Amino acid sequence: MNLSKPIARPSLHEELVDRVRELIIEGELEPGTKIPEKELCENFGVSRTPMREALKVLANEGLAVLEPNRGAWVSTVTMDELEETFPVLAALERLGGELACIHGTETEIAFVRERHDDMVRHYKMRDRQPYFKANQDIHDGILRAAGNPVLSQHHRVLASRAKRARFLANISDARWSQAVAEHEEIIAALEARDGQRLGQTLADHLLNKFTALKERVDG
Amino acid sequence: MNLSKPIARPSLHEELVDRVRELIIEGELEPGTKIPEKELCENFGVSRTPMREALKVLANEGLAVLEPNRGAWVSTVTMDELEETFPVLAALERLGGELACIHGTETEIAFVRERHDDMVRHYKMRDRQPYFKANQDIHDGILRAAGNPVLSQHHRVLASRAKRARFLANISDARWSQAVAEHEEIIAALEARDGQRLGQTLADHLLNKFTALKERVDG
DNA sequence: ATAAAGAATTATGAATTCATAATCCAGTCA
DNA sequence: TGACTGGATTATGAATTCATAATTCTTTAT
Repeated sequence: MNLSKPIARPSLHEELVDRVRELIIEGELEPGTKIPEKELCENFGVSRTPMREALKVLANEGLAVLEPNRGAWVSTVTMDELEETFPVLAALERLGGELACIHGTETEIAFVRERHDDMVRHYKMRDRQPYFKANQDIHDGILRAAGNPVLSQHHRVLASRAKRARFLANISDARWSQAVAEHEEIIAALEARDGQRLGQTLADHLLNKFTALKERVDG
Repeated sequence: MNLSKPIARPSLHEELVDRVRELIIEGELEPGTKIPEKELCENFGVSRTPMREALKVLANEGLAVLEPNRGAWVSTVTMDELEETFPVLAALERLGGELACIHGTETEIAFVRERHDDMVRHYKMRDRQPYFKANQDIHDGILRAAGNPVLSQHHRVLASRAKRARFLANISDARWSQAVAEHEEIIAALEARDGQRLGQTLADHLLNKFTALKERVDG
């Protein structure tokens, strides 16, 4: 009997880490606000112990900040922090692109192509929400195709920090069309399995996104 | 009165995260062995609550593995994992090199130069321990000069995982001299503030190190 | 009315307790 | 002998309790 794995019953704190992380990333817990420990415990029906364990983990990921004797706060997303985060994200995406061209299976690449086509359709319809979803699926898909869990994990942590900046969704028409054009090059490079070009394009894509963002905020 | 910060008394779990992390990185808690929770609590004179919080954080960093109802174990360092880790580390070092050439102060660069000269001296004396220390100071120094805390943090987590592979210190004479030669190019590129070259050299340096390691293990 | 001081309340950090799962060990039977 | 069973022991996950720090609310004095 080789029942691959025992029944996976994740411990409470693991479940809570995922749930509360989601609350923070999705903005239901707003940056800079206090994390209502007691309230969350009641909502989730758990005691303080596992919830506090989860908060320590989230603090370690940079999503929460713990102030001694004053509790946990949702960390703020400052421009300075984004200025630090984007180059690192870009470096990871570049590597992801290079590896995806080497290790990606045809199925994985086909999936990215599908989502790319979906994304273009949403762009033409100017459906922002589905567009952003497809966009994220593409980037996640490339990372998955890279087949490097360590890379994916670090990318996930950084992306979650960036994603919380709500104004990232505030995209200009010009930038939007440029982004779609960049995505055409991304999918072309991926299907050609041109790792250098894909990596370069992905990194540029992210940094362009950030530049456009800064212009919108500063100007 | 602007007393920059209140007296920083880190909470127990933060202190424990650092202490236990050090035990794991330094190999006092060996990969694959059980983490003796009770014993550690007694040694540090704390109750299980903050210790368990610390273990959750370390598990999130990948240094420990939590098995439901069976406790915490020091994670193993497999060749497969290193195969995943090194490319990511290389990507981060490349970025660090590029940024150090842009943002590094003269003082920061001078510090790296000092440690480089120290390292070469230790190499000539074949003093392994001080050599490795100087080597690490150089890489940390470049990262610091890059002036990007997000980058440093992710680099630190990955480097700690790699550092635990004790056999990394098992270096051949040929590889050792090659590594020193690579370091000459690293310091030259840094002082010339040639970011592209420094980034490339740092990435190659790390990947060469890993290749040499694999040859020693496989062959 | 406002500010300061001090008491009451609440929230936090950490220790302790408790229920349960895992492990160990002796005893039984093939 | 060696594998299985069932109870004793131990370790783990989570809830609860407790001491203390922070905050809020009153009271008092100016």
